[in-house]
Amino acid sequence: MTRVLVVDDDPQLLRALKINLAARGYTVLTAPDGTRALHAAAHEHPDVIVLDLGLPDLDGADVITGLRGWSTTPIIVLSARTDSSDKVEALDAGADDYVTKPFGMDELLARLRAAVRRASANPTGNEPVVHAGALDIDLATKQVTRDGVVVHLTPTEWGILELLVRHQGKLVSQRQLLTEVWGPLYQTETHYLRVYLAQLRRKLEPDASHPRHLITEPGMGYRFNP
Amino acid sequence: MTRVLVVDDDPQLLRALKINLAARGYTVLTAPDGTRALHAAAHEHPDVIVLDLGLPDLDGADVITGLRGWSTTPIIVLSARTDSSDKVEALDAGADDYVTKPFGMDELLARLRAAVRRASANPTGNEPVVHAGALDIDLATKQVTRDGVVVHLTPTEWGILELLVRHQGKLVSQRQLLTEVWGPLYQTETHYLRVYLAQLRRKLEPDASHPRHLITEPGMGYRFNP
DNA sequence: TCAAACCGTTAAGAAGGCGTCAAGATCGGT
DNA sequence: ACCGATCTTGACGCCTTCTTAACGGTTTGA
Repeated sequence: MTRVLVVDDDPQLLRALKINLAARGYTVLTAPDGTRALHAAAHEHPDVIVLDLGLPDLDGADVITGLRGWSTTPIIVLSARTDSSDKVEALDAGADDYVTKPFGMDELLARLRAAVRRASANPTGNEPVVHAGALDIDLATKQVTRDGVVVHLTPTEWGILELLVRHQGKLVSQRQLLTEVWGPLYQTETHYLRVYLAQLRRKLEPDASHPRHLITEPGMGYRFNP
Repeated sequence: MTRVLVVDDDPQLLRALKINLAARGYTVLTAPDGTRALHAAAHEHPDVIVLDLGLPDLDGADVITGLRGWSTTPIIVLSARTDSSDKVEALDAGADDYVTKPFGMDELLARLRAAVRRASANPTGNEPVVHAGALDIDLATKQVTRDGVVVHLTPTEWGILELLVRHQGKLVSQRQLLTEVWGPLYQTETHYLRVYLAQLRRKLEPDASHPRHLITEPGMGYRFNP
């Protein structure tokens, strides 16, 4: 049974969605504002989230980034605003789709099916703990230990390490690192990478000047070797 | 570099998309109809496909199902029809997103980023490892091993090898190598090819002066023999 | 046979990328 | 408003990679 979290402050729309979704066999959870949406997402683990922008308490993009900090659940944004910059903002914050009101119920349902299909095609799997030499990297709790001692990482450092570890063994291009950690506007700031890779090596590598795990491929990108 | 396949029969729109995408650092491939779109997708392995409905030869939904038979590459559908049933049909056929014309370029770009982000977050993982004698060439990790030992390649060396291996057995013209690796302005610099093919042979071939895998076809181009 | 075009090989200079350190600038919490 | 943590920015030396040049071998066609 697919579980949908619907976030909207309009009780009427909420009710309409609830009826339609329930009729199609979805289990429906609801939240009237951003705070309770984040709370519900964390505790109920829905399969997909339908999120209305223009909530009373939080900015829409903040809700999305708040979710994306720890979850990859598909997010479909609803909004009355047809303005193109709103769409760009929401999508770049991590939304999967953007539907402008008024919308046809069957279109929303189709987009919902598409989102769920994608997500279930690539099962997220249990976030494993990756071992590499003296390092243990726990993707779920976002914690790194070295010889059993917890190593503190800044958000940016973690973002880089997580991306590399999630693609372990693979070459990750500089462009991809920059767009996924800093955003699509930072694609040319390759200098950031040099600074942060040096920091990561100092914290994680046995010998920072002869890295065994965080490997540079000159001109191409970086690679995490287990 | 993210590779986008744009499928549209309107040369004007095609040109506009090409310019905008190229300016954002995408590599743009194009196809004017459904048949050539399927062919291009099979041979060029784009990272994402932008598909206009209403093509001259095939029905849009058929193109989508044709692709979904063997590929999970994200598909973004463009269409002039706002009719809800068209959207449902396309999305249920396997499309990832549906944008109605006229559309804002930045919205399309944002949806493109969202699609690529999703796809790269869940690695498809069916990039094959090509074996050739003592060589193992891993297209996914961009790593080459010879007798089990990792061989380091420069970006240019890898670009040439990847192109040849992706067309293994087939002849790749000098012009194609130069345009894809160096860019369209270098089509006459055939000397580069000689220098780099020599380097590749020295690194990869058992006997560099009697190559078994990296074969020269004089006056035409090069060929990779497994 | 000779000349011209093409290819392979090597090496060296030029250009740009990389690692490193450290000093502002910014952000977040108290 | 302050303070500590974190993120940006700049400077500099080193090293990889790209480009270019020079030379010899091989094939092709007159």
